[in-house]
Amino acid sequence: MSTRKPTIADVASAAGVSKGLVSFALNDRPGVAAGTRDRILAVADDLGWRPSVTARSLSTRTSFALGLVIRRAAEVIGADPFFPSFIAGVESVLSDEGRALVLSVVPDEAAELTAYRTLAADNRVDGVFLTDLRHDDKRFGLLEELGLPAVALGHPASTVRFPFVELDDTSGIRAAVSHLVSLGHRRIAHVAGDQSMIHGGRRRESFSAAMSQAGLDDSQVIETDFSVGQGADATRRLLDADDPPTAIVYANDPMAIAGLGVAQQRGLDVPGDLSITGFDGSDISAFVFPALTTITSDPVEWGRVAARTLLDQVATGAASNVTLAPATLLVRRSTAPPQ
Amino acid sequence: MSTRKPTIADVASAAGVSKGLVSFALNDRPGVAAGTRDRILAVADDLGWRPSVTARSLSTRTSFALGLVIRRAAEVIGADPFFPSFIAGVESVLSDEGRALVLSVVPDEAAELTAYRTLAADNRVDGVFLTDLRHDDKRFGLLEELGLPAVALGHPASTVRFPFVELDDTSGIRAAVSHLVSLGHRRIAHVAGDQSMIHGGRRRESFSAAMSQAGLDDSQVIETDFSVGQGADATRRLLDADDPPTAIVYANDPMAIAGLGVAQQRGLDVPGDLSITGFDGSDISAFVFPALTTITSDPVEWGRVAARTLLDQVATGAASNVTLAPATLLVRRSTAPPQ
DNA sequence: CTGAAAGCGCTTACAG
DNA sequence: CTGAAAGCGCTTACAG
Repeated sequence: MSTRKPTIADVASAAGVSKGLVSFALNDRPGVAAGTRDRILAVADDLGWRPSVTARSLSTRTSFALGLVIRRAAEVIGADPFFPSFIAGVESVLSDEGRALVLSVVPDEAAELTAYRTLAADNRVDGVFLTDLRHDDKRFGLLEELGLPAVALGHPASTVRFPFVELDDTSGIRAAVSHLVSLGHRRIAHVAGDQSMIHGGRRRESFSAAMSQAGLDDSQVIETDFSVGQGADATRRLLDADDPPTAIVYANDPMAIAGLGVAQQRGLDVPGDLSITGFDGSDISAFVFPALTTITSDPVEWGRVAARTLLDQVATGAASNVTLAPATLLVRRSTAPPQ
Repeated sequence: MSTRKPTIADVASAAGVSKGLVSFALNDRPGVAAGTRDRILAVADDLGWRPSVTARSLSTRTSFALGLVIRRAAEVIGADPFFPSFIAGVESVLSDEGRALVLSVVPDEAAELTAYRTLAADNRVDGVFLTDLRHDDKRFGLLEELGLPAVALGHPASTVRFPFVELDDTSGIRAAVSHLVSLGHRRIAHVAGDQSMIHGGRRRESFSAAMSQAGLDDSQVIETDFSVGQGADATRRLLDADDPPTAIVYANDPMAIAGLGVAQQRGLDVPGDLSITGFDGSDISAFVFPALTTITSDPVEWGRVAARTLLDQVATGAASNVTLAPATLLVRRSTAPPQ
């Protein structure tokens, strides 16, 4: 029993066949008698042989890994509960498939584009996840140029040749607005996210649409970059206005929590003086006081589905788009009739 | 101008030398005349040649990648702001070195150990980061067995053959306790983290030591798993006691925020009726109301230093331990004299 | 159905 | 200082 790892040659000679045949058996290719295949596989198992992914990579130009490039300033990244959960979902399918996840965190667009180029040039990954879609998203063009498969998270702005996994967050915003309207609110504001991002823009549009539909003024909207700091600032500006809102719909939970802090600091009672809704259903949102009414999605499931879709895309060159269960309103304690 | 990527053979023939010499020039090995080396490198540059990392991996048994295995339940992972920031720091040095980061997220110890075995067996990484050190940590033994280099984050419980990058969080806890004592608090409780983890245990010990030193009772301690939910529960139990504390030192920010919520829900004024301190200095902690007095560390810097240390360890088989700047107390609004 | 051989793109003794 | 060749561990036409 030698100490070095067995190779395909060891398996071949132990099974009394050629290396080529072992390879065919391993990869389930036709042309191997069923009995022979079983014998080869049994021998491989006996020897504890695992085909070298490096060697397979070199001959097949496949890396057996998927990539995720996250573009986010280092200072902001910790506040966003989406990625860790999403990654946990991705991993749960990759580990079963013997695939690895290569992660890259970059501060700006230039570094982001470079990251994709490097991943492709070094053949580090067979495909990538595209998150935080933007309206004018240079990644689609680059990826086509590089010939790198991808799956988009969310509905791309223009028609692209990549499959996507989307989640309808529109109905959640709509539900939040009608919940507030039914409570009696009329002056409802929106602290919107980054408008260069698809989901930031769409949440804002959903807000406006729902407000107009209710016959209400939809002009109290402040744009932010989704960060806690800007969420707090926006809240201050809204509350400083001549005609401050009685309710604010935030584009994410961290900003809603920051808004809650600003309101409380001013001595406002939430929800008595101000109702607040978040977006994400993050863990912490259930534990602040008052517990946050929010719109919940399922990032873990999103990760799972995106991973399966990307794997399909890589393997077959095609995959169907998936629409996940819509984000739904979770009513807790931060919303109530205006006083 | 061919469309396929140039290989070492292309560079060799264009430069009029052998492939071997190109390789020597690339890797800065002795035995190449300076002029020759420059010429080769110039030609390589002209052709836009990037050596194939896959091919290099196969012949050198090096993957040019580092691994991070995070063991955390999918439901809990989003609440922890440490990892995203840490990873951002790691990336900032890896990208300069042409290294990639392979990430694995696993739910329990069995999956964790399997993850390391797979990473090693598949030669996916040249070394790994060890986070969340535990008192009886099976990873050290496994990694030695696998011959996989590693760097530990924090001070290992026993003497191990791996370098570590540690951060003194003891002095931060001590500072928090003396801050509270100097404000006049006597009944101070601690909502501790997971005691099977080194840092969870050490924060608790630091708390006890600081309390004893002040001549105070250090018995009001409740252990948790670091999760928001358990942080909230612990707070309820503490406040339900016959002799409830006037101040609580939490082992992390998310639990402190949850504790703040519980206190407020009971109509307690923070900091009037109850002072609260967190640990981490997360973004959101500055925006809750009242802004959280907390103990700040620098996870991004931790990531940078850990990456450099691991790279050294991989390259030379040795690296010195590093002690980072200690976590320091950041006094904000959640602490005040007891009423 | 099976085998022998070339090839993936590097690195590394070994000669000279 | 430089070159030719073998080798890393697989896959894949090509013959038979």
